[in-house]
Amino acid sequence: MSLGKNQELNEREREILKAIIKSYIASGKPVGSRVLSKKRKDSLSPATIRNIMADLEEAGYLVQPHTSAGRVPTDKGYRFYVDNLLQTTKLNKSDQEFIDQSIFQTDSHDSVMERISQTISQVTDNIGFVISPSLGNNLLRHIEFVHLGERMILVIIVSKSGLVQNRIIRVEEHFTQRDLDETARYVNQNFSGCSLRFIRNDVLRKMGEEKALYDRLLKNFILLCSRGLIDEVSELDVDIYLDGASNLITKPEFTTSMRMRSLFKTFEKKSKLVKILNECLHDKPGEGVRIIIGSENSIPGMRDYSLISSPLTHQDHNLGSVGILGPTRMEYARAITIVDYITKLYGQILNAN
DNA sequence: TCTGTCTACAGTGTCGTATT
DNA sequence: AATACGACACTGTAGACAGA
Repeated sequence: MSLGKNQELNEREREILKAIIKSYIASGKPVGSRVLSKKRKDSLSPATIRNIMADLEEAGYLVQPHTSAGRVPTDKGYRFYVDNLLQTTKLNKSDQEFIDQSIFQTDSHDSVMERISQTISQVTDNIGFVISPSLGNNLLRHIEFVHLGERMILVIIVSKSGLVQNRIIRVEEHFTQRDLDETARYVNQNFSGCSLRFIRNDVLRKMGEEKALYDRLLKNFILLCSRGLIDEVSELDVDIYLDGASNLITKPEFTTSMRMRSLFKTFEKKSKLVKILNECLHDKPGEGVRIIIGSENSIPGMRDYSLISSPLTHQDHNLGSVGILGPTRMEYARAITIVDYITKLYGQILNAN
């Protein structure tokens, strides 16, 4: 056998491993030597293939669920496949059309994020997620308030990264458009480049320090903040958009209720999920698509899953992450292409604004 | 002689069906 | 519902053969 200390695989071993992984990804069933032999053009006998499979198993790339079963890839096998054997493909036309159609029909920031996670889950049949810094943490370039009528105000926030976000808030107090314009002007002059959360906290602190400096404009801003602009009770620094958890129910490897229970328990608390994703991802701008396979994940409840993610950036600002969460048996080439395409699409949407 | 590959065969686990 | 049974798929191993 060729598997020496450096664990390098020869051409034939690589071919067999690739064929096994492709077949397993397609069928979800352990792959036997006879099936593989029939599929091959060079007509290697099943016995020869079995010898190679035994070598690959010994080296940790494959595993046998039971004595008389075929082989299934291990996480190490998937990692080798992703790093060395995967051929990057172009996004197929129907996927591209579906994604374009789904994402470009929206305008507000929230709906784009929601639509991205929905689109990913629909097109890949896995869980799609988007993590973005919460509104309260965005660095402010410009803020505007528009009086919409009976106690409703439209808030337009332009963040430093160029992102435009609109949010309608309801207020108990009466504000005239003039009040709102003055407040916006005050905030823009004094707090440009700061996060909404910082501004709110800073203003509160100043108000507490010296009541004499209590300013009507500051009071207005605090009132506006408390009406839904910043989620005060949230422990989270990010907003998370997630869609498609139910897709996993149909996957054969998740038919055992224990695995499903473990997954949904993880999803129960969004804050826990964000912590997990943050720990797993550590996305950095310019890093490109990142893949974490099964046991490479440090969280025990996530070791049956793979994560494919990419940082969302605009003008060197990190705006969060987008990605796919699914079983380790995943169409990696397609998933990577889709995440990459959506990341670029997101950049186009920001540039268009 | 050594290595790689082949055929043949016995052993094992799974799955569907019949029986109790 | 539990058990028994046969068909099937898959494995590992022994021994034969060909080529370097």
